[in-house]
Amino acid sequence: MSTEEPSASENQNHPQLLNQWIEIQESLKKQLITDDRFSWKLPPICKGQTYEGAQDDRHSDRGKFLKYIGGADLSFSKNDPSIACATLVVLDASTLEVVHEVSNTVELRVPYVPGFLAFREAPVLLRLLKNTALQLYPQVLMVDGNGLLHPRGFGLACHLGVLADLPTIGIGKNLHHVDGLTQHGVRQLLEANGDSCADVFTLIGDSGSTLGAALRSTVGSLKPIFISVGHRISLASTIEIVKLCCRYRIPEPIRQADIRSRDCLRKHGLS
DNA sequence: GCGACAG
DNA sequence: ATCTTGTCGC
Repeated sequence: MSTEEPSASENQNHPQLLNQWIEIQESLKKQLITDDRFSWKLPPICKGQTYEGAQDDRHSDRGKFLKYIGGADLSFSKNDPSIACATLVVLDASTLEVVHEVSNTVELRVPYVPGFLAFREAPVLLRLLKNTALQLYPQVLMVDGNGLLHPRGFGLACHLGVLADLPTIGIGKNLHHVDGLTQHGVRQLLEANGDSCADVFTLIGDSGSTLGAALRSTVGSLKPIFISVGHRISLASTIEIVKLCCRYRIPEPIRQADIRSRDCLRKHGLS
């Protein structure tokens, strides 16, 4: 992470660098935790009801219930793919209202390479976390990218979670084909169970390992989102939290970060 | 060789 | 990620 930043053209012809990146991923992966490792509790099963708890916590350790859910996303200039605005939002878990926002315009010198998104996006997101007051610091962070659902089981959500030592959840709008999983395969799996099917399906790769879940986040949406464990959280908790946040197909923390990072680009005359 | 490839 | 208009519907 502290090494020189290559240009896109350098990178494409330097498999050497990809090997270094792979080594970093495999090294960081040793610190990965894939079960619940946090002090707060998920809100009671809510079927349109509100819940008590996690009231004013300014003078406590907010140890009771989950209250602050973070979301992170980047939007890019249409002209210059290296110019972006990164946004971190924090939502109140019970109201889904944004209680905190930080945005930064940045120039990214690392290109997007499938399977290595973290090397492009993680540094700026870490900076945003660092600029967030502890009183509003997210207890769990949703990231626009995958976690375990990744060629080496260490996507952006894992990468960010380990570096920030924070529970993270990976949210993919499209499936990254991994371990035999294909969009068509998932579509057929969803269709196979017809209308009365569950809205969430565990994704198990050819190797037999559980990589994440496909979730129809809204009743009307045929297209699922793909969620996976990032760090310090189980898949069951991941699914529960994502469901709490789904007013629309895209979970509210990610959606708000997306909207606001776009606004940030406009404000700065980019876009 | 060909297709696939998170954001 | 971004390029793009209208359009159908609540």
